[in-house]
Amino acid sequence: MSRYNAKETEPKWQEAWNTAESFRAVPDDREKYYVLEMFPYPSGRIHMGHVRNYTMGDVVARYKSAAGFNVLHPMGWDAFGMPAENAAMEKGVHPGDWTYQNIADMRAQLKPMGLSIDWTREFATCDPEYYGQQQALFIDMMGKDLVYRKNAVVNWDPVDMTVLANEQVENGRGWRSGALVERKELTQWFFKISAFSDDLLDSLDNMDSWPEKVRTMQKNWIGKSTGLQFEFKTNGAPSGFEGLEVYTTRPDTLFGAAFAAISADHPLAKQLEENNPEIAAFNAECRQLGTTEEAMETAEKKGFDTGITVTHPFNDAWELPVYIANFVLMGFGTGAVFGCPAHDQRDLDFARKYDLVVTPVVCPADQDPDTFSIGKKAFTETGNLINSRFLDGLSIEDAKTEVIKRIEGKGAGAAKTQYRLRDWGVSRQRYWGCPIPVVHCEKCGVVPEKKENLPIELPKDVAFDKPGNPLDRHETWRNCACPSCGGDALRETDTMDTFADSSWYYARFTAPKAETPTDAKEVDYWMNVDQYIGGVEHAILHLLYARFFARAMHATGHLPKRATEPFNALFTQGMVCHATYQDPDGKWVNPDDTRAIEGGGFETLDGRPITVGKSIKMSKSKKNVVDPDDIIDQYGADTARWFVMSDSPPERDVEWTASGAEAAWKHLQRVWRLCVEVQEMGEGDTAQDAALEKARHRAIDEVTKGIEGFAFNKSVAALYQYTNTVSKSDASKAAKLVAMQSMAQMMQPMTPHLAEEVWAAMGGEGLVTGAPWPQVDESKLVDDTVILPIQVNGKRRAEIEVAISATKDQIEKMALETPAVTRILDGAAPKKIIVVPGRIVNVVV
RNA sequence: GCGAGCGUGGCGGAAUGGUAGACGCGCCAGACUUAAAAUCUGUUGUCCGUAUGGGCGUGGGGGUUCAAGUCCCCCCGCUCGCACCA
Repeated sequence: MSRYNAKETEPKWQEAWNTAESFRAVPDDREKYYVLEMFPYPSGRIHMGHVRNYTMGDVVARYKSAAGFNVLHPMGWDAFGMPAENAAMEKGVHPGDWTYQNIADMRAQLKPMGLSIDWTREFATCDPEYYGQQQALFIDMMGKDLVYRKNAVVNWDPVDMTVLANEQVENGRGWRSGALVERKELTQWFFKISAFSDDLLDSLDNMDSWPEKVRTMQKNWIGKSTGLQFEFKTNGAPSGFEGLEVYTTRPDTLFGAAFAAISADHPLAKQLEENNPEIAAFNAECRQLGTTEEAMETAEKKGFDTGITVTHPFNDAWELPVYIANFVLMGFGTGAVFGCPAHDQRDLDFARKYDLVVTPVVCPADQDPDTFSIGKKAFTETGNLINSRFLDGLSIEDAKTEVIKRIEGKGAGAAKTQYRLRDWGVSRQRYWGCPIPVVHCEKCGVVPEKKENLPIELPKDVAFDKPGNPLDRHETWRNCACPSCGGDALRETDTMDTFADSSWYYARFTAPKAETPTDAKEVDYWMNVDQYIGGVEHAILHLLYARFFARAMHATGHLPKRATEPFNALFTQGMVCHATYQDPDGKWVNPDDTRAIEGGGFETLDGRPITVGKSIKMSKSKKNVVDPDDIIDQYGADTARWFVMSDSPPERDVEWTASGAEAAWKHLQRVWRLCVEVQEMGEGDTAQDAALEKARHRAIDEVTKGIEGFAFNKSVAALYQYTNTVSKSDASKAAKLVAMQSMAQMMQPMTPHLAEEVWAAMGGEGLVTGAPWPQVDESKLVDDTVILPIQVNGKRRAEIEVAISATKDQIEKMALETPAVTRILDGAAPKKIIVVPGRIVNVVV
């Protein structure tokens, strides 16, 4: 009997799909379905994470296509970024050559996977045709005030020599380089993401098909808070600081105020340090702090009494001391607060240290206002106001309203909504990115390029022998004509953050060759992305930026209103993990350089024992990497695809094991053997046909539900079971042919090559790719009889087989006649009998 | 500290409040074989029992219910995200 030979079979069917243009997406009158996996960075090699990600998308795409949808399933490359420049510096290759070579390499690794991708739509973000349109978008966004330029303190990464967005700083370090980020003042380009703060926040509530986790993370990131901003009158402050603006979300606690505090970066603090070395030293200490997690956890609340005081807004005789405090951040609110120790833990810690008065102003319902006092824990829950003059007795909410009303009445301040979300700084002082399409003219100022001059292409002839941005040094590129007056001008040399590139590629896929960023007709047909799939690591950065861009593209007329939320459903898949291996010297060992020892365990190829560590995400540094190329070469793409869909639920991490891959391969072989057996069998007996037909419908039902519910592991389990059933069935050849045709159809999304081979062998017409999804006959899912478990007091004691049509009374009678039940009852009457038809019987004694 | 999620055999994991452990891996036994591989068949939560059978079992403790892995309360542990956000 011939073995299934994936190596020969897989390219054959890929060629057939190619010839048939099976995956070419063209608008027609069918309902469309747009499946997108987060496109890869062209590092040069695909890894198992890609295999899992793209297989999931492919299963959905192939299934939806079979289910009758017009499917769009494109692929491209997120191709700008630092690694290309690093390669240029290290190896002397041009970033463009390096990138396009990597793309070619990765495409060559991806294609053997047999993904149902419309490759005619492929593009890389570093193609001038793409980034030229991005420049057009930028110019349109300038026209709508969604881009602006300002002098700002920015996060400067001294290793990558570029600016980073807030989102790209993790624990005070650059997200790529890991270098400690410095603060630097530069003139920068910003996208006005804050213009949509509320919309970005509010619409999260309606995005039911996004993981709760991601929505929560975005909510926290946007960080909306409502409160009161008002001005204290100062006493003894330098001129120009007669007032001190503070922001609070708890205006109700104003009568519990014990002090005011400002950030070390507050203008007043900076002013004071000019003439006071002590303050200067304290401020310097504060600025150093707060970069790492541990530092913040352990950092003591510290303050410096400036000697200045502020007057309480509701009592001219009440003065509060003004401290510079290390826990007040310049980046939030006004960089100044009033401290209410009784109802804020930080303020309480601070007050205890500096021996400030702690007056409770909110009293819980179960406490006596006269004796209620605060110990080591601030009281942050609800209650009613005390010790607060005109607020006494009010609820927190009513007190807030009242304070805001009175402050507004005095003209001292107003209710205000604050966001944690900042505008997106997009200037990068790098070469390998999309050039910002503006020109600096002495006469006309900052002028956008004319659209007919787009794309502003990156110059090819650049050198990376010196640090910094080569565009700055490229005289002929820099010097240009002003688009407005035609005079001598200089080109902007900043390029855009590469996150901009990935913020609209999903829209570009709908018309990748259009002369404008999008084509109205195409974008109207294909948008939105119905199912987006990618890693949860993009929960904030990429997904928030993409949501912003969609809104900006709507504002500039490039996307319909409905596409402002571009991803209807988001699925975040787990990582691919592998056990880690260490040799006796503690060095990491690649799984390929080990072999299994009889009786368990592993050793190195030269016989030294291996310590097996826990399973973690595949990474080069831990050497626990399995190369998809090797797996495809050894077992074929279907095995790799089948394995990553088995066992683990898609949202969870999956552990790659050699035995698991082996098992996947064995199963595919078994399906093929079964197929050959059916081919070679005689006509057979039709007595068992009905049973097989039932099993077939049950399998269709389960596999379909598994795919629809993103539980591919359950679909796989159902297919295992179905294979067993078909294999053991004594049905006729005709019935088995039908059974195996359905097998091919159901396996097609996961293992398309084998499915084609089985389909062809079983006499299927044309390609199974594109064949309609098998339909479930609901009537075949129910049996004539059903096995009912009989419980006594909730414990299973027996089971009976009853007709599906049996009445409750009949079932009750049968249950009571069961030997196990009569034995336990011992002549007594049951207290109660619960019959759940088709499910269970419970006898209560 | 805040938020989210998770905790089920040796392992990955199933289970609309209704027979816990589907399916796979592994282990064990058997068939085929000179032998091995491959393949096929069967067993496999745990304890008592030759067995019919019974006890105990979903991190721990309470509760709701005829019935709880599932719902509610408290606790423990792990993972992820955010974090001095006023």
